[in-house]
Amino acid sequence: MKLSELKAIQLAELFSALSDASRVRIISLLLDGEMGVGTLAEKLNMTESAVSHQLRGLRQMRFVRARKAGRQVFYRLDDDHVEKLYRMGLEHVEHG
Amino acid sequence: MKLSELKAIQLAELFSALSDASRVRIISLLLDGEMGVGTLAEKLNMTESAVSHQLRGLRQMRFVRARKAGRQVFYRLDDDHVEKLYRMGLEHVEHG
DNA sequence: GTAATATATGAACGCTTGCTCAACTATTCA
DNA sequence: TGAATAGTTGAGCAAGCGTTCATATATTAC
Repeated sequence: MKLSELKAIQLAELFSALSDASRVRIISLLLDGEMGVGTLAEKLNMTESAVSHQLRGLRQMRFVRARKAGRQVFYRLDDDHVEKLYRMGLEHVEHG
Repeated sequence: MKLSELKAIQLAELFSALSDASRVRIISLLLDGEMGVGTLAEKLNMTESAVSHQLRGLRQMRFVRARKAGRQVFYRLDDDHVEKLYRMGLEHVEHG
């Protein structure tokens, strides 16, 4: 199947969003519902800065969405495609 | 959902295999059936060396499998999970 | 107002990645 | 055998990525 260069790039960008262990773990936590940056950082044993940087990328890809409440920012998954991709990948890893 | 560090890394590696436009295009061509390295290189407008390097990574991930015939090496997809991931990603890109 | 908290941002650094180029192996043909 | 073909491999390099660190912004508490 011929694939245009543009769509190849878009596909690659899509999968790139899931191509880092930190981002995968962020997404795995957000599967349970929204969570603040500090809590994510604590659970992942990462600095808030590192988490914030990753969330920025995920936000730009429309993978997550932010909700501001006071001085906290809660993030949640923005797209159920993400969850589908994640679960299919996990299935492959677990008994592929 | 808690995700072990190991599985996070494995998932990230899985998606990394699809996180480059050249590899995505290689896979898109192999969806139609097996193809030699030279033909792939020609269709993708890449050098055989570059294609071969990418195929090596895809081979190590068990995404593709090689069949040697004379001095040619034909590659094909090794796993239908790959095709599923690819199609789901494409769906997201095309009307997400 | 000031201090403290929660997050975002930019620069810098080290690591990874995908390519090119040259050299190499393996196979076919004469 | 020697030349040509198909592919692989390793080194090297430029570009990209993920982190840390320092600084900035926004909000709340006093």
